[in-house]
Amino acid sequence: MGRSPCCDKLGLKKGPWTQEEDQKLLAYIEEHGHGSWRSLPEKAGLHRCGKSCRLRWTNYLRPDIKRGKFNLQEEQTIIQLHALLGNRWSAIATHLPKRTDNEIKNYWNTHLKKRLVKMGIDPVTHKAKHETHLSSLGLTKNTAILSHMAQWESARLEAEARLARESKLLHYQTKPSSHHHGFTHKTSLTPWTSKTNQGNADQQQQQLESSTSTVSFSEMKDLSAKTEFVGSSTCLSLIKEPENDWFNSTVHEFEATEMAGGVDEEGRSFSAEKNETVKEWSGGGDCSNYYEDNKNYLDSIFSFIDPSPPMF
DNA sequence: AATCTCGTCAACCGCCTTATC
DNA sequence: CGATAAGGCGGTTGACGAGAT
Repeated sequence: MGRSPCCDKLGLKKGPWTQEEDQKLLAYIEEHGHGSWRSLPEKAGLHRCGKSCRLRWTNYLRPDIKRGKFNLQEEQTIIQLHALLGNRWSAIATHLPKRTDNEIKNYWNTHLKKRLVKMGIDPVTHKAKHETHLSSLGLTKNTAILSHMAQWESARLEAEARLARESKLLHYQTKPSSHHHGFTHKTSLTPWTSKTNQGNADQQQQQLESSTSTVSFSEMKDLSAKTEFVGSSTCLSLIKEPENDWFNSTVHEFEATEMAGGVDEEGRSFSAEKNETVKEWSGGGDCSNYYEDNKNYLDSIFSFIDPSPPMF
């Protein structure tokens, strides 16, 4: 409870990291893993708080970080995911391997948000500001459907988190040196529920990603064009996996309930709060039918928020 | 050349959740 | 079961550089 007092200690350095500090941190983690961030600085010979070390590692020094400009695909993914998830940067980051939540957040705030504003789109709601004009194009309805999708995505992420927690109970090894150089994976977990996902083994990571998070939104777009789009395609892939019994039951809960509570009168989605997500889904039975009916929607929403060149 | 303005992004802050005792 | 520690997240800040004046 309460915030960590570690940074309040006097004599701890703040501000930009020097090369020497980076080297110390890297060397220590490569040899020992990070283990407890709290005790790491002292062991590594750094006059920093553990929090600062963790941040430096996760946002900068981690070996799997891709730096530099975001490509168009990444930009689109961010915009689309933001429309679905809002400012859940860590959740968005799980869909962009090698990008950190901090980097995505910065990029959103400095680039993408401004673009949307220029396009006349509210970057918070992803609604066009001139609703009357857009309603004639059917986009108000689309916004409502988008909200439903947001619920699906939130529910899916929640489910992933639960899967991770269960997996962790079975497989988690606390010994940091058992990981690859103490490397901390950011898994494809929802951030607001599973905040301690460190130490997942690579295999587990692959299982998670392969079963739940591998379908990109561009792929979803393709799916919507070519086949019946069935909500979160990743949710369906999980249904087919017999080992995910708990998830099957979760999905069946979805399917057994009604879709009444998805979107409020203004087209906003209800929040998918932790542990309430599934219960809040009380709407329209089979999600596949729902999305099948609206399979053209994705095309419109993707083209709606596509950063097409002339707009910039 | 000096100053100002603006954009970028690394890092910090404060709050929340989870784990542990 | 409550208190505390630790980790994680999102919001915000501020240093820095580039371009404009």
